[in-house]
Amino acid sequence: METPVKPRKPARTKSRATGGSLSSNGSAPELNPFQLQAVSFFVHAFAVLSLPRSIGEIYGLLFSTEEALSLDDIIARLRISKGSASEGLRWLRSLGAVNPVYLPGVRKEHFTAETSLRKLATGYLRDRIHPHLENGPERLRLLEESIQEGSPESSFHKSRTGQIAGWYKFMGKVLPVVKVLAGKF
Amino acid sequence: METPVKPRKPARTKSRATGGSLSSNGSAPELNPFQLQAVSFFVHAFAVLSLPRSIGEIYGLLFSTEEALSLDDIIARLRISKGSASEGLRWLRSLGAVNPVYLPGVRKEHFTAETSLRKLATGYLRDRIHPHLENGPERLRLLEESIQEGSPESSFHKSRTGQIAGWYKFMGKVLPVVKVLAGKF
DNA sequence: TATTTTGTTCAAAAATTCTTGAACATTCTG
DNA sequence: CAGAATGTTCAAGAATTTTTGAACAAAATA
Repeated sequence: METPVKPRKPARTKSRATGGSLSSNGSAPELNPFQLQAVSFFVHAFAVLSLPRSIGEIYGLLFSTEEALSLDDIIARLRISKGSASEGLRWLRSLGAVNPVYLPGVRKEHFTAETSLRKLATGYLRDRIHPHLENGPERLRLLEESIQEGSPESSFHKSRTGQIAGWYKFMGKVLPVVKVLAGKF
Repeated sequence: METPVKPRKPARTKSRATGGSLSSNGSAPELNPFQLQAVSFFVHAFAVLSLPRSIGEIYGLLFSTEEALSLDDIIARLRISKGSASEGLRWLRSLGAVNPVYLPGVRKEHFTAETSLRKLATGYLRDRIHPHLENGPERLRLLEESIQEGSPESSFHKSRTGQIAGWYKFMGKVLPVVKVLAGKF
């Protein structure tokens, strides 16, 4: 429920070939200050939506990097596991928050961040909000069917289901407005 | 991240005075079908916002009950612990999602659900969104300060911070619109 | 004031979610 | 085709969040 965003436990790899030094050594590229700040920014921002840290890290890294990055680039720079990187990238891709980039002669898939607010908002609404709203009519029906016709509370129950119907109408009105406004930024 | 909403493990109390029977026995009031359906509805709805099940249960119960209920009523009907009920109620109260009801000659505090979309939306935005937006200028400053003036990426970095500044502007535009629309439902 | 009632807090336990890493599948390359 | 490179999946472990329940505090009552 709460989202305080603690610092990630440093270096969770089981064992590291070279001692314990975290300093740059060719195989472990450092993030520049802007990238560090951006990763921190998006970890916070995504936490508002209760999304896992790894997703914020990945998006933050891509957002702050001009070149497209591969899965292995992301793993190396953020020091997260292959599994996390793959899952996180899959999530961001399905939302449309990252774009695959074609690089001639390069096998690995590379990605850049999608920064269009319209696309991000649309993707988030499509993947995470609309599926719930689509159940609306069904859920409303279940609620209506559970009212005991003729019971003393039935009138109260009807007013409550009417309330919920209104909320769904509100969502139907407000989401398009959000999308239109998002297109202007 | 995901919100599949599993059924609560039935009867988590350590031991029950009477055998194991869950049937109505005076001390354990049953929920009527509408209440059951409403609780299930709000557990789902709150899960979209990654809020704990207990909060959805409490709000759902109050929403579907005409009379005001006390902490003990809630505990007895939902079979949740005192701690959960107290915490959940505190959270809902701070949001403005439940209203204390004055009952002459009754000591226990009683509550009903607030159902005005305007009040619910305002409370949620105030408690959970605005605090993050207020950090915006500070976070933006940190990001700008991390740009290495004169470096080859500095122009890219500036365009990215500009992007984020635009997102904040969008939020500043869209939230008031949401509030106004919420007032119409 | 002592007792009872009501509600809060918080440490420990339970439940859930996230991350890791290794096995597996798939696609390319020689 | 064999081997290498790339990416996915998922069981187990780690971390985090939620719930419980008992101790505590505050307020009302006798």
